[in-house]
Amino acid sequence: MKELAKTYDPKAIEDRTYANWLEKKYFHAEVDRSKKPFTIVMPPPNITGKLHMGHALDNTLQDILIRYKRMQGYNALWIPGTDHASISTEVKVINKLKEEGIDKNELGREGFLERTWEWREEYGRTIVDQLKKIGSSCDWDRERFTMDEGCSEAVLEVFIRLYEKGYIYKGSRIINWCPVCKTSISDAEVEHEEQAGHFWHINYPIADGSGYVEIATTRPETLLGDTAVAVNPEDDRYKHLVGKMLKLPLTDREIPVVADAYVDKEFGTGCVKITPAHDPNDFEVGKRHNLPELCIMHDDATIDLPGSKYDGMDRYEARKAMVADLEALGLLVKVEDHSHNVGTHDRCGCTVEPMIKQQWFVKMEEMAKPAIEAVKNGDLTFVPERFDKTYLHWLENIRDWCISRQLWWGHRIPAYYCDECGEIVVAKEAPSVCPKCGCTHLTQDPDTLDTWFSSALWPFSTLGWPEKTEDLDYFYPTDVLVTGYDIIFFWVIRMVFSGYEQTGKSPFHHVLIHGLVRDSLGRKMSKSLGNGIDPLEIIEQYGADALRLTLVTGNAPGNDMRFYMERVEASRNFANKVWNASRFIMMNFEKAEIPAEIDLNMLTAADKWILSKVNTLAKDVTNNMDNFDLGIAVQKIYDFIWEEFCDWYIEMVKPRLWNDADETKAAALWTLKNVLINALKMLHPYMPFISEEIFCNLSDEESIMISAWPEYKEEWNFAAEEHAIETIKEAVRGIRNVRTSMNVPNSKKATVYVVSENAQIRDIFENGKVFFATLGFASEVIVQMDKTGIADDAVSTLIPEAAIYMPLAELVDIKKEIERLKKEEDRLGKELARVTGMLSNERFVSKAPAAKIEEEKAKLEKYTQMMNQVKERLAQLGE
RNA sequence: GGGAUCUUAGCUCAGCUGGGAGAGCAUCUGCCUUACAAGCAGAGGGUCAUAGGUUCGAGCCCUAUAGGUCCCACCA
Repeated sequence: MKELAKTYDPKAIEDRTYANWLEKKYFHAEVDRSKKPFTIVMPPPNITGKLHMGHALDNTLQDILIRYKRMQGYNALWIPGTDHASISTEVKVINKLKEEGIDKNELGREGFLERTWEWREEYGRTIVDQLKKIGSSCDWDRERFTMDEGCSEAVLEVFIRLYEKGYIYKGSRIINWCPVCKTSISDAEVEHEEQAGHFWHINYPIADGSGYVEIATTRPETLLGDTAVAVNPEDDRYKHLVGKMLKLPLTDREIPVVADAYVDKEFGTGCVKITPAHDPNDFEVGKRHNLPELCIMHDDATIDLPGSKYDGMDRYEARKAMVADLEALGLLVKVEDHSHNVGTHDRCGCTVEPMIKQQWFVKMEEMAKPAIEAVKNGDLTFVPERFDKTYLHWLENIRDWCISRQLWWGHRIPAYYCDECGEIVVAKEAPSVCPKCGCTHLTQDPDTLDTWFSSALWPFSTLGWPEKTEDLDYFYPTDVLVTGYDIIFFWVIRMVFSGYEQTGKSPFHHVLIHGLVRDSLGRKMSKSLGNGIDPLEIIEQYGADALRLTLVTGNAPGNDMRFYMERVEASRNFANKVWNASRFIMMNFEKAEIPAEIDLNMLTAADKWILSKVNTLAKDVTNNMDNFDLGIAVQKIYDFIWEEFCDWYIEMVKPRLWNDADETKAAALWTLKNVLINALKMLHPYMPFISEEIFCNLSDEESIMISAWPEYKEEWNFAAEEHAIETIKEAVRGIRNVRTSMNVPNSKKATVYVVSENAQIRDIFENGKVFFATLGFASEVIVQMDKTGIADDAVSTLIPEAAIYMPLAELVDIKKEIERLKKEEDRLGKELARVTGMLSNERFVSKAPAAKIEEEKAKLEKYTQMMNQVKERLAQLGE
């Protein structure tokens, strides 16, 4: 055993400790049928990123769970990995190339991919190294990447299975198009934001010259793609127009007026221009009325209308020009201010353009069913429960998933087209001949898959699926998925339906949802605001344990939290407290022999009290952790260590440690050691480094992380001693209060008399005399049955069934004591009124549970007794 | 438009299935007491947003209202 430094220095131990854990292979798990598995898959961070507070929180929570279960004896496996993050990475690489003056297309597909793999090698490690800094105990031997061989195989397998089942199809449908990234994106990737815009009212002349139809639009530039104007069939104002032709302004086309219930009579003018190729609703209307679909935009959202003056203009430029032209023609009726929802691409923020394109889709209706059922029948639970609703609502209204992306970085779609006959072949490997016409020229689809297609398979692809591996059989399904609520649609849902479809099981039993880590003002941390706090800087300054503790303290599942330095400091202070308590204990160990085993009968009441407390703590903490109430659990550990153990027990025990003649010294040392070890074990999942460092200095076992989790033991339950010590604590608090209120310095000791007619109480104080004297600043403690020999002007403090007197002659302030007593009388009076009120309420007595009634009766007795004491004392003082 | 969620001490937040309001920070008063001033001992501070209801009993359950946040949604 060696001496510890005076203040806790995380830097001196963290890296060394982590390296040791790695070396000992503690994080590694292998199939072992003699143990129960507990599995978590890490939400794979993007290879583009560096660790932010969200990752720190997410991984801290996972690490807490995995360390807890590992200590409980489970075969705990936490699989780490990274995500190729198709679009994010591609954008980053394109930008990097741009800096070098290279264009993606010049490089060509192969060249670009080569560069991207290089990029991945270079930057993909960063985040992994950072995850290690926070102490993540994941099995790095099993680290995976969504584009590694196994995951890619899983992707191919799933694509082909779904295709053959008819769940994947290729179709020409309206999709969300990003004109900047020049790719399709899924509905989930579109963010709707309220924008201030305008409502342009435009007259469309009726072809027969009988007048005009006034339409209102927020996007006048799409007029060029109009193929009809729709009115509500019930709208009497326009019934006569249905079937008539209109002259489409700025063009030489004529378009019909159609009747469709989609149109809201009350909104706008009641006439809607229909642009099937550039609006999802209009697309549907167009289908119903067999309208032509006229695409008027290029992929970069410039106007595609050869021969027109607007051809080649950007969509907004064209809007301006067209509005001006309409005004010149006298067709612009009015312009109103109008705020409306605009769809933007979540990656680049660009306004999404709905377009009709050939894309690959996943049919969702059937696959959604078991995923819905899973939550409804409880096979899958969300913590907190309210996210059930978010999940179900999305699934119950699910639409087909557009999975093809016009990107290069990602899993390329395994579809091959015959150059001769156009036959589509979906296969893992390129076919050499066309099965239909026999020609040998086949070209693979250039598109790649949505990045979430591969992460949807993550819980089983990382365990070897589609192979029937031992790992898969043993570790799958996983137990808990830990993630933020912002990713439920993208990822959680897709993993669940993929899990059911491919493996017949939910990929996990529980989803633990956490919120966002916000800045001190409650704002989202973002690059543009520059308000992000780098977890690594916090670790550098305060240590990983302090960071972890900060992230889980005072936070309930699913709720956002604010991160600020005062909270980190509080965590750091706690680490230091733990450190110093341990330091104190070990200093005493050096001077004495600690028995390895002890007969519990050798323990004093104080020892039994703290043992009983730590025992109860183990039960409570285990319960809380099993319910994923990690914040509540750690709060209890914190309070126990700081208040009960440090502020009370260690103080109680000091006189025994300082007195070599004390026969109970060995019992004190044994208790200190065992209680501390138990507390450290419970603390370990939260603060792995400091707990390990102290444990290794204290115990013969090689590591706390593979030691056994504390379990509740009946033989450590000491109700009588708990009561005894609580009684003494109350007396001590009373004494301290009296002394503080009279400004008695600590150095001024007094004889303390404990007066009680109750023999049990007298025993309690008689037995606890030694430490009671120290904590109560007593020069001597005298326990007796009555007031004999105690000066009438001694100050007093009252506890149930006992009075404590201190003759502090020259310092006595009778007025203050009377004041205190009156205050107490007042308080007791209120309590008595409440209790009597309850007990005299017949309905309470007849309806409340018996235990509750007994409880109240006991209180009544206690308060009555105390009240009598107070009154008696007041009488003594002449009041 | 639909849904979720929040409103608790000066600030930031806990409060598990309803049974006498808690923590951290901040404030005030004493203390360098041989583990720790990143500390110790005390103190002050809350009609738990408002109004009803259910209940013997409500911070907790129900309804409505006000304000905040978020998600979903095809009103051009």
